[in-house]
Amino acid sequence: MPSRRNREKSDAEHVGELYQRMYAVARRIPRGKVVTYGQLAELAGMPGAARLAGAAMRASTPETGIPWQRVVAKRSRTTAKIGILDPIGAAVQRSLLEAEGVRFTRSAGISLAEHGWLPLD
DNA sequence: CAGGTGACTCTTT
DNA sequence: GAAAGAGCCACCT
Repeated sequence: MPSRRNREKSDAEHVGELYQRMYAVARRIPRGKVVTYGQLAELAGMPGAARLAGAAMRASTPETGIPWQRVVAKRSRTTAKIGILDPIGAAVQRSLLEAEGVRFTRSAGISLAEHGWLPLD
């Protein structure tokens, strides 16, 4: 039997438990709201692991049903932006967000005051 | 075990 | 505000 040395990243059933915790939090983000990668990591109990949050969202697949588009990059104290580098993927994320009511500023920013999610909601 | 990587973020120029 | 540097953390080879 082949051992699972070659983990299929696309196999959402077998991603690490840490990623699963990220996903668990992400699933609670309401429509029209967003959280930053750092915030997601913190809420998942991994403060400082913002980059991992990014990796987790990237590793998510359509089958997992995770609202990955609601996780964005913090760019200042009051605004966030799409974190995806690939222009096409970034456009997709923006479309998904706009479809659920997220408003973008002239410079493609997202007001955290308006759309930032506080788990208290 | 070691070194490279990135959908991050904060501080300093 | 943009650009550059430096931490950051777990994953992948």
